[in-house]
Amino acid sequence: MNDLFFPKKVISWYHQHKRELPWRNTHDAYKIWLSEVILQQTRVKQGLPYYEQFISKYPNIFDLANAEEQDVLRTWQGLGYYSRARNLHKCAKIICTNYGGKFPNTYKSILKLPGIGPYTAAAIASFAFGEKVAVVDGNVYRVLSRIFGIKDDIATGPGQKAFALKAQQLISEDDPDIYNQGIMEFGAIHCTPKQPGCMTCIFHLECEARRKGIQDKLPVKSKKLKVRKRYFNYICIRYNDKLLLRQRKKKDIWQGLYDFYLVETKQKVEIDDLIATDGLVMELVREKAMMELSEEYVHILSHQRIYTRFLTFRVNESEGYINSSDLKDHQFYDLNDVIDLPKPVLISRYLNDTFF
DNA sequence: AACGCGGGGTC
DNA sequence: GACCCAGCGTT
Repeated sequence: MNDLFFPKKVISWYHQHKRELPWRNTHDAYKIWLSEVILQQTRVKQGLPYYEQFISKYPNIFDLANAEEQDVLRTWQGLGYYSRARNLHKCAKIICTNYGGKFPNTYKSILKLPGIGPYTAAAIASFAFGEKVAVVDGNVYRVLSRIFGIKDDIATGPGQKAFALKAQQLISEDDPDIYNQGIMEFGAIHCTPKQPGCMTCIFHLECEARRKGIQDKLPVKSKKLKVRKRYFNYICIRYNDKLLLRQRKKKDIWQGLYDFYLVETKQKVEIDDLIATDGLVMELVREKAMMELSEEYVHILSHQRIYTRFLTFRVNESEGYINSSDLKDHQFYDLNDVIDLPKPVLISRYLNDTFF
């Protein structure tokens, strides 16, 4: 593949095949930034409604900065990787406080902001400010590795560096932004992971991977993630129309989101074992609080598989529980208010099945 | 360099 | 089940 023709062909393809997306055809750094953070490790189809919601609730960066983090997390609910939402909010505050609400306008300065790494900084710098800096995302790895037959391992630092170098070498002199959009769109729509459209591909003749028939071997990615199994026993305490919840603060999944009192065990346990293991459960049973046991919910994350039971107890008073040491950071919330709290999808599923 | 971090979709 | 998605921050 001749490096000179590559960006021209990409741009030409892009003009013919691009999707109309709400964050395109704008140079508004706020909208571009928001869309890029939402789309980190997220497909366009999944991110699109969230983008609309955010723009509608927070039309500009000051609205976002002035919002409560909890509301930002609630708007983000269901999108996953919640540190993105926390950093989004943090970043908005920094830009409003330190930059007067105006986005910094160079790759180097953008890269310093929280939640913005090499990919997002390059995307914002090129799309919003026309800087000639190449984006390297999953699409770019795939497209470049196949067309140019690059076999460096994208899971390693040196491998990523090699791709970044090649991408920067290829970027269009005149239209770096359109080229960046184009190569990603090409990867997303045409040069897909499974069953790429080689028969109708504009690089049919040049593509190294197609010539050798190794499309499904590229890009090379060595690491395989291991899935951890976890066993959650949620204790849902109900007092009239109130439920007892707490905000997750530890360094674990779902930081900042709300869930119930949790007893995590090494393996599946029977109720009797749970009573013996946990003081609060023992207490609740001893007080003959009414108990309901849910079916098992299996919640699948990319890196965890969580087997979950919910035990609901109806109690006759609240003071004793709020003051108990086990429930220090827990609080009763009216069912109507529970809706407004940011919650993991697992918790939302259970609530919808049981109370709503 | 290796790991942790969600949820949805595809094959 | 395995893999991927407009990756980033921490250790």
